Amino acid sequence: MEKDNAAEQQGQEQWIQELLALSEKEQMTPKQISILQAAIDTFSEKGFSAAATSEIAQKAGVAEGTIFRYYKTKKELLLAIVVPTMSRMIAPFVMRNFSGVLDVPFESYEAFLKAFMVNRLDFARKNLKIIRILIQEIPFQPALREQLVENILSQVLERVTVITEHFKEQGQIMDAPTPAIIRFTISSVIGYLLARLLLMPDHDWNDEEEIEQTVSFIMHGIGGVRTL
Amino acid sequence: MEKDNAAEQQGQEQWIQELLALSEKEQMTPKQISILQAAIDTFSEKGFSAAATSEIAQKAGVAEGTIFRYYKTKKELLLAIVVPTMSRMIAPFVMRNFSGVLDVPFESYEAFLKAFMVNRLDFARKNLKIIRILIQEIPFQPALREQLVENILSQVLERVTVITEHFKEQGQIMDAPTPAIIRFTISSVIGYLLARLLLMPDHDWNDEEEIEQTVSFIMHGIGGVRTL
Amino acid sequence: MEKDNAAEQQGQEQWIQELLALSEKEQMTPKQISILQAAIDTFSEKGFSAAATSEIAQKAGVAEGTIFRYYKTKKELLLAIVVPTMSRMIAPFVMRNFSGVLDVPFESYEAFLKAFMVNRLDFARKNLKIIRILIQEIPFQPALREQLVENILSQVLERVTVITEHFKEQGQIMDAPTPAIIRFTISSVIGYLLARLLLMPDHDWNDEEEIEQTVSFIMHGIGGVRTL
Amino acid sequence: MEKDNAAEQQGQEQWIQELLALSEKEQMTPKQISILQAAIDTFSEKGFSAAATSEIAQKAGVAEGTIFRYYKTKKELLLAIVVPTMSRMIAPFVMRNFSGVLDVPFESYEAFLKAFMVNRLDFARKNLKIIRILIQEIPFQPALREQLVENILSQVLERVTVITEHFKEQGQIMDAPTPAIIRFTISSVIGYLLARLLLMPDHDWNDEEEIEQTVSFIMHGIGGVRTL
DNA sequence: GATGAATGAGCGTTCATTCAT
DNA sequence: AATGAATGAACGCTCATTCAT
Repeated sequence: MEKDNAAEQQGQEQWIQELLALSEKEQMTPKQISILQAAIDTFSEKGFSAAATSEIAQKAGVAEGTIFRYYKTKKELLLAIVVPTMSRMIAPFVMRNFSGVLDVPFESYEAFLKAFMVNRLDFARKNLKIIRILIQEIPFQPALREQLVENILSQVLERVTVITEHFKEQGQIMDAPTPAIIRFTISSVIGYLLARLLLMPDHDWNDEEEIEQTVSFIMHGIGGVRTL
Repeated sequence: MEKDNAAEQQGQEQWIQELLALSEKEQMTPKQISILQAAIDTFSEKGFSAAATSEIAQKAGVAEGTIFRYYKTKKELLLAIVVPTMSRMIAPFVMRNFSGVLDVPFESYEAFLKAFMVNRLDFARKNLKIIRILIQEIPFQPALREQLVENILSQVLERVTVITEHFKEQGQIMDAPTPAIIRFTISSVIGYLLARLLLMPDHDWNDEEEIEQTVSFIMHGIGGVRTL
Repeated sequence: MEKDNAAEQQGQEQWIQELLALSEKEQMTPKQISILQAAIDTFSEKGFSAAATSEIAQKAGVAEGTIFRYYKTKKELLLAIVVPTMSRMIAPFVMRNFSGVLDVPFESYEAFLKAFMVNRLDFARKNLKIIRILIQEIPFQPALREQLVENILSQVLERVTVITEHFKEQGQIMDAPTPAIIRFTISSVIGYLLARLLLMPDHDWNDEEEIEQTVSFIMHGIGGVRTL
Repeated sequence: MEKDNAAEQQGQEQWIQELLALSEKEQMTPKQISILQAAIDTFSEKGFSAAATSEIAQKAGVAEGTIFRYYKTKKELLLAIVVPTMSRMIAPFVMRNFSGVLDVPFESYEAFLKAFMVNRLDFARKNLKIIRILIQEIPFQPALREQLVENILSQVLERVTVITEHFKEQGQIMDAPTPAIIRFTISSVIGYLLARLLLMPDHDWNDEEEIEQTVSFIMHGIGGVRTL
């Protein structure tokens, strides 16, 4: 038990820990940071198209021209906000496991799922506005779509496939088509995150319980108790 | 068997059948219809903010001013497109069962789920562009949010709660909190629809199989086979 | 005498008469005409780059947006002013002489030169501002340069070469290289026009006399009287 | 012969020698020189209005602010380039003949003209870009116009009048109005320079021959050989 | 002296909306 | 009813100039 927890904890550390990207932020001037912050606020409130650079400048407390010193165009400002976050969204999937041996540091799929949900909920909570912008703009920004499809999704899929098949071999996951399993799992996870953070953010959530419930649903469904 | 199918069919008919809204369309002039069609195309391609009324007019083959004869503002045009579709999205939930007795016309939750998914997939396919617009604009249009929360979600929730609890009582659904069950179910359903129609529309889908698979996951999860 | 004058007159009519381009102007709305007029004034006063579309709009008495209904960009407005004038500048050279026989309707090179100078002085006087704009912008507008070199200069050169060699054969012009003769002639003609209209427009000119003097210089130079 | 050449040479030395303006250049820092050079390039490429000081700074390899240490405004930078060149353009006319006696060091007008053209061709070749800028900006810079009219043209005219009348008295130039003679001569000279350097710089020119031809045209015109 | 970040007025251009026809 | 010319506010963006370092 102790050991398991420790292993899980460690796995979580290695695996799920986010890129802190502190180096980046440190290179930024205070002005640049406030521009980004103002842009995040404005884009997420009004949408990219309807957000005026003049409003961003005003919120950031800089002259309008200053924005364009840092970002050549409004679109470049959008990408500067959204692309790094896209990378950080999938950070847990790209972290290399340097310790070798086993690439999947969790004993059970349930433990993995739970840790993943907890971690991504935390991440999403902290990056809510940017995620909102991302969701809004992906359909209209080919650059983003490309980035998403080519760099993000492919990596995630590859990784998740490995994990899923690992647990399938162990018999923890049933023998159904991996893509369907993945889609179903991700739907459930994202469904929870969206309901939790975007649809009903003001509801009184008990995250621990809900996550456990969701993981349980994913594993065993909502069907009536099976009698032996 | 025959009987079952017939019942299901009938249930579907009664329950799931869409509002045809013919009355509305009949009152429209051809010009108005082509304006709406052009607006749907343009809004879904570029987003509401970035769509120019002049482009809509051009696509519709009318003068720029004509649009504003029918819809006082661009926003009104948006609502004219999106609000009726919102109603039709939940049509299956608001149809009253006039035949009395039983409000839930399906014998099993699985059958209900499957029928529901088939039906909504069809609906979503036919209204893809409008749904895209809807998803995009809900965050920015308070009028839409209100409509959604007050008229749509509440009705759906109420209805789905009744259904869910009906099957819970029957023992077809386990005794977990109804909201969690609903959220999980809807996540899985919508997750499939989104993947199917928006994320990977070009993938070669076998809808019947996938839907059955998804329903099975919802009911029994993805866990390994439990040995007795 | 009578005959000569008549011939000259006729030649002038056929040859030198300008394109009136009335049809074009008639198709223009009063607003478009005032935009063009205001643009001509502003471009010639401040130069193309330094001219603000807002000033043009104000001078024309229209809203700024109106300019862009007629001309998609500021540069298009420039070309709309300058390209037709370029064509009209060389109109005398492209008019075909359908009467056949002789392609050069003047008996003497001196008469031709004089008629040409009178005619082009009149044209330049009437189109002074546009010519100013043209001279200013040719170095910076590749579109103009191309038009000039490919459509204008080549036609003019070809024609002038024919004329020059015609009079050379007649012994009216000495046997020097045609390009040098042409360059020298054109320099003298344009030199007069520039001095007359741009450099010293306020000087009290006797055009008839000056033109005759200039033609005489071109033909016989400024050298002292040769004693036999 | 010897004497003649010597005299001519000396005359040329005295008369035509340019202001070297070394004193000015020596006072300049390397930075200032590179700013001027970059400004000349940029102004002549894009025109004064369309040239950005930031581009000049970049080409010069200095910070944007540095330009404004040396020249308070962009216009001042323009004048710093163009005004000294204006002076040097007319240097041949303002050199005082300190030796007294004869103010015109050439025996023949033709020799004078030829020497003048050779010399100014050389000057124009070396200062082509600046001359381009000068021609472009004179219409829009009242300061330049004034300078040109009051300091330059008047001096040149005065001097050229003296020279012309000197040769008129000698019978080398015919008895026509001096202004007309001057205008005609200058037109022909400048016409050659423009054709040579701006209109057809890539043509294969034999300068010596062309200049002699031009001088001959100026003196004797292009008329057919007069038989006695 | 030299820098370059910061400014903000002004630019060319777009577009939802109006209204005379 | 339908048009489309006209509007003008607002947009994204540029750039000459300033000034703290």
